[in-house]
Amino acid sequence: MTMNTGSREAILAAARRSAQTHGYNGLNFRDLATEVGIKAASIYYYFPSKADLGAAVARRYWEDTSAELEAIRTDTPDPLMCLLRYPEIFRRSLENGNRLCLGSFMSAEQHDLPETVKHEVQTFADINVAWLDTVISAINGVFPNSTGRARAIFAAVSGAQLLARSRSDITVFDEVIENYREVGLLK
Amino acid sequence: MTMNTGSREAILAAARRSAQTHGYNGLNFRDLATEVGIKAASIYYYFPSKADLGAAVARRYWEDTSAELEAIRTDTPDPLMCLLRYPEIFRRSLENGNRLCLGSFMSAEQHDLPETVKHEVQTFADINVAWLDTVISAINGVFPNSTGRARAIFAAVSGAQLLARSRSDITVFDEVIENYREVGLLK
DNA sequence: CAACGGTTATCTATCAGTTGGTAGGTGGGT
DNA sequence: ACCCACCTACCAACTGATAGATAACCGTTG
Repeated sequence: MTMNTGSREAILAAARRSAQTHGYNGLNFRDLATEVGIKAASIYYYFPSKADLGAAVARRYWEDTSAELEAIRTDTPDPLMCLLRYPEIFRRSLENGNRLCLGSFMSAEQHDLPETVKHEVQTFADINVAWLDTVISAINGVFPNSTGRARAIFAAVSGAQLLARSRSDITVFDEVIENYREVGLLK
Repeated sequence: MTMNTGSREAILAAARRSAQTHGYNGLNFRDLATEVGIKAASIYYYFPSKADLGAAVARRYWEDTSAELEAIRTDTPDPLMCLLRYPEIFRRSLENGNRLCLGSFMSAEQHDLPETVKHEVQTFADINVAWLDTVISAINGVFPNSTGRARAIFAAVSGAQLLARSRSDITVFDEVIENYREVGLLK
């Protein structure tokens, strides 16, 4: 009942990469297995169904993101600097094979997502908004409807990534983020 | 060689609705045919392949959007009011069955899109950015890198729609857009 | 020490359902 | 008689999923 964590982790990592490129719908067991270097049926030893794999990938995704966000807060005492570093997380996906945020891709697919997967995707958005809410409240002091502002920042940065990816041009991302900053959205 | 425009238009309309809900990947001939009230094979009478159908849908989509944008400019002389009305277009998709902008969905799927479809998706983004560029230049006078600002607005509004759709809550869209306005992104 | 038995991790083989796509027929309007 | 619009019937490829074999490992036992 221990399970080889090496294989399990390798499957999770490859599935994440694939889902960030092709979505949940485009994720398939044969290509995934080939990528990992095993056979398709072996995946079922670790994940009883595609829905379970998808949910595990999405859960791990927001857990990793949450850790990255905490790391920013730890490394960067100034909350304004934290906020300005927020787009880094989305930029990294573009750097790493022009990939989309898993949360964005699965949000688009939400109508065809198993309930368990949808729930993890929701949580991804929630932890982003909560972090942003905390940070902008630290910058400006607690103010009315800071959550609305946090959602606006999250939506805007997600959109920037989507546009930059469609152009396969990371400078578009930087340019859009810079415009957000100039306009005062990131403060 | 005339072709029944009724059927062709019905296929295009149903395919658009399906693609805005399930994406290009989730679009399939059998469900599409059922929706239209014909048989799957009949679609091939109008569109020789899925790629051709997808390209036709995407093309029609940006043509329709372009017409809507022109209508705003015609109905609304004040360019600032035009800009404030821009989100209406994205809001409409949410009102209409919580659907996503076809450009956004296909942008996400871009890695699995036939070249012809990708090209039309690109054009959709281009006409949006061009319209926004014209409008904000009319508001503020021609200014440096207005295209960058136009891209920022397009990205932000797209992101707002994606987030609101994932929540199935149109008030999230309105709230985010209002934040963009307050912050001065929509000016 | 060597043989044994069970657990772990993986495989081969196969299935049923779905998909895009094709061949060729049919019926109604002109 | 023709041809437009649509049909039935089918195929090959791909999908998620299952059943059952197998090989490596590992502590226990004769």
